[in-house]
Amino acid sequence: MRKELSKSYDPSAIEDKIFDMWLRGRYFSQEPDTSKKPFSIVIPPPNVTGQLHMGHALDETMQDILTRYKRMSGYAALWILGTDHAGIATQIKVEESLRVNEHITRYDLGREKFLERVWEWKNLYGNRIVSQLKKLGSSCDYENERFTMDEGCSRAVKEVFVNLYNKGLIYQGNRIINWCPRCTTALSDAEVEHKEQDGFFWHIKYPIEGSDDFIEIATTRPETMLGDTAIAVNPEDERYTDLVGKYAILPLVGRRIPIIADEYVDREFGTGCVKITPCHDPNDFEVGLRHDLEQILVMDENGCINKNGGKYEGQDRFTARENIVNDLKAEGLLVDIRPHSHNVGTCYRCGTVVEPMTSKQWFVKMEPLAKDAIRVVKDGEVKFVPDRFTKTYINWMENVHDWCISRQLWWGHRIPAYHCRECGHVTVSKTEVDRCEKCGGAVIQDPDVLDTWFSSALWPFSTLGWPDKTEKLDFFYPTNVLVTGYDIIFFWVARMIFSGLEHTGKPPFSTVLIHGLVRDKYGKKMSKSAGNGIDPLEVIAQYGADALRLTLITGNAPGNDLRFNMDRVEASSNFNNKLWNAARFVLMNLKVEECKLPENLQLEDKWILSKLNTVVKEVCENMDKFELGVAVQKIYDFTWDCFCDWYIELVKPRLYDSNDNNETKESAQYVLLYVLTNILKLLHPFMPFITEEIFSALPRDEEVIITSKFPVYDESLCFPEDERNMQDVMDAVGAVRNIRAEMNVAPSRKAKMTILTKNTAHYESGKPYLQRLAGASEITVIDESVGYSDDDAVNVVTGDAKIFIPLGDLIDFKKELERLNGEKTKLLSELKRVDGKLSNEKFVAKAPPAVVEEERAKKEKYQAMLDSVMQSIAKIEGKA
RNA sequence: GGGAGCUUAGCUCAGCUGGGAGAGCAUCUGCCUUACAAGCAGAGGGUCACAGGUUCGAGCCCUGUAGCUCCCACCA
Repeated sequence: MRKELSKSYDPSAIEDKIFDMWLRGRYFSQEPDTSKKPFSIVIPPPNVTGQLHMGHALDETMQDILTRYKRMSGYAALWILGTDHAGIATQIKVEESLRVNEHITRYDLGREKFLERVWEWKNLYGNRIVSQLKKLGSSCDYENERFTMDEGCSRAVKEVFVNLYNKGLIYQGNRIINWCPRCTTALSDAEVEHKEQDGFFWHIKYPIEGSDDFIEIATTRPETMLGDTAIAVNPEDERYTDLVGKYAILPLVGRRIPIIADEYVDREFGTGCVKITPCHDPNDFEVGLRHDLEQILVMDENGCINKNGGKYEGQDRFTARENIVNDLKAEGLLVDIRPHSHNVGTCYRCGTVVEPMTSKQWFVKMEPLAKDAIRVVKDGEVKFVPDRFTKTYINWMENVHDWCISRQLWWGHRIPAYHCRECGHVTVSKTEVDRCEKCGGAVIQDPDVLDTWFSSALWPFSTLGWPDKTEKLDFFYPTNVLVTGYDIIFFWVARMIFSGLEHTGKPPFSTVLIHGLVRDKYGKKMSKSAGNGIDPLEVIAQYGADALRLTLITGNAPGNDLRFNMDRVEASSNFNNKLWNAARFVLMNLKVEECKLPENLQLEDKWILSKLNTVVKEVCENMDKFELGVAVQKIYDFTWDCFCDWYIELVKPRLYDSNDNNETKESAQYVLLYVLTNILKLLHPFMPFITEEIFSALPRDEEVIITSKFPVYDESLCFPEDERNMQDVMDAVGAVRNIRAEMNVAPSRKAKMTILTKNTAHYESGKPYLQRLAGASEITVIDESVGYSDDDAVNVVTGDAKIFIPLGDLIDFKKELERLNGEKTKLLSELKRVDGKLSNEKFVAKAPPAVVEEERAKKEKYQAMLDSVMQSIAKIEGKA
């Protein structure tokens, strides 16, 4: 029983139903299947407490398109789904909820109880994002959903930590790190966002010991002076040579600090003298090591001055800054205040200004890992699309510092290191231990957790079962494509690459497909705080997931940012409607029960099949190049322009023939069904719902479109000659339409036409098109060799015909003259251009013969058209 | 300081290896033609940022300039 399509397309009525059907059919799950080639993608795991935003929508749509395309192309296609525990982000959320609802902090609950609460939170909200993915139509493997803190992933984390530790690639050290006083944790360099801020340069005089002189320094963070342990000048700087080796007295503190010489100091910048605060500046830290300077930490974990800051103890760093500046002023030591705009590091999660300070943390030694990670990209084992991101990646990797991986949080993978209470030895172990491996003393587990990105870095193999040697890992790893935004190349992509190489010996994927950011219609980044975000779920509710997906993919090249404008959703939605109605039309006229090609193909049949064939080829080529936007544009144009605007109109005379025995009536139905079916398949990866729905209403030999066979280019369906002939007829229709429109000839007013051509056959058979599409009444087709002329008719020359339209059928002679003169000007300039080329000896000699030949043909054509225009002008002028 | 990208129609953007400038939206004209007015037919609109160069031929390749974005970076 064939389904009927409702009069208008209502996505909300069908999308959930279809998604359920897919789930029930288990089309998304994919076990290893050695009869097929593997294709796998891991989803960039969304934050478990997050909500779907436009960035996700773009990212997931691209992955879904690739997955569906490969699934239809005969691959064992697996799109691995999962969520990320998102250490800081989630912990902040839960803490915030505790604060607002219960007025307590995590410390009130204690570690264990707090973690229980986070798990509760995770269980409550963890499914939200996954159900939102379903709304988009994402065909991931929902049956095997993973979580970065599930048992398997946790096992992988411990395995990796222990491996790296044993190889000496993870170490603990007291070094300068980025500290977020709001999140009270260390951050990696990647987690610090630098923002240009207006600040000041405070010029301060430090008295020189044993003299009345001063040495002047300039700083943007005066509060750090409490931790100064030296002043440095450049060794080449004659201005200060005398001072090197002497001591200065640190104002407000009274500490005696040496004046030293170090290459690091830039003579030209500021006063040429730098205060050295080893504990609160990465450069100063290095200088401090070189000169064996004392390290004085002056801030605590909340960004307040600690006991080393004397009378400023307990003051917030910015309050202390103010007070110190005032105190210096009072003592006459503040020489100058200059406005100065500089980059300030901020926490990527909460935006708080980050404090560089020394702290004992765990680090991953990057240099040995980076080497291979650079090599595989340089060698092309891992390709970035578009290619320009290769440079971004390599540049970062070549300059990467050691990765600070410990976080002073509770939510996350606890570091599997156990400190001995007796001898201080650190035991690192995959399994829990309670005794020191060295002295047998009692141990306590390191309180810190790992950076969230530490577990994300293992995602492509931890989700496939690693460290176990599973069948799944064996079949699907390495994965094929990783799709993500350029904003997390450093956080994630880079770390996955070196982790994959180090732990599995293989890069985790061969292609990194990069997309840009989704911006609002003014070009601003969509964000919650700016309130300019458009909720993808609302768009889906209003226009359907297919329209949203189409909007996100159309007209966007890989790596480029995308402006999201509701007008474009409207356009996508219109395309849905167009497709729906085309399908309705086909169904209304369909008597045949089978999707196959008929024997007796007419000119227009061959034309549309040949066009379709070309589109299939172009779509596959572009899909394989990850040019999804180009691919879908080709299908869109073919569907709307070729299929709807031409083919359907061309076959109407055949379909409406009252003689049911007419063979071409039936063959038209077959071709309509065949082309529509192929359009649906081509479109399915992009617009899965509407295509599945329409497909289910058609006579078909495959049950569902999601697992149907993707169209392939077929040499036997190439009809270049018929394509050209049909194009000629279409041009004739166009030319006549143009004249009629310009003349304001009422559509109801039909005109006689005489067509002079050497291809009488296809005009003879094309009569119905001209009648229907070009407003012709009677049509006479005459062979060119016979000849024809009519003084009472204008004529228009198209590709292979000269069409005469009686003057009497035109209304406005004056207008027609204007039009003809316009044509004349245009043709003359075209001819001039072509002549110029052809009379250029070098062009004729050096350009490829085909190009030259093309130009010659054009010249001939333009000349004929010009002659015709001139004749028509003469005739009309003769009449007037 | 280093690197990347962008500059094409009124707006938002495509334009793949160099061979007569495209789409969507907007505008104008005419159409309720029995799939679709969420539509059909037709039209207007561009020194492809600027200046050089390579080439028979440049939106595309090279050099430089300007404006706008973004990323990275330890000049306090």
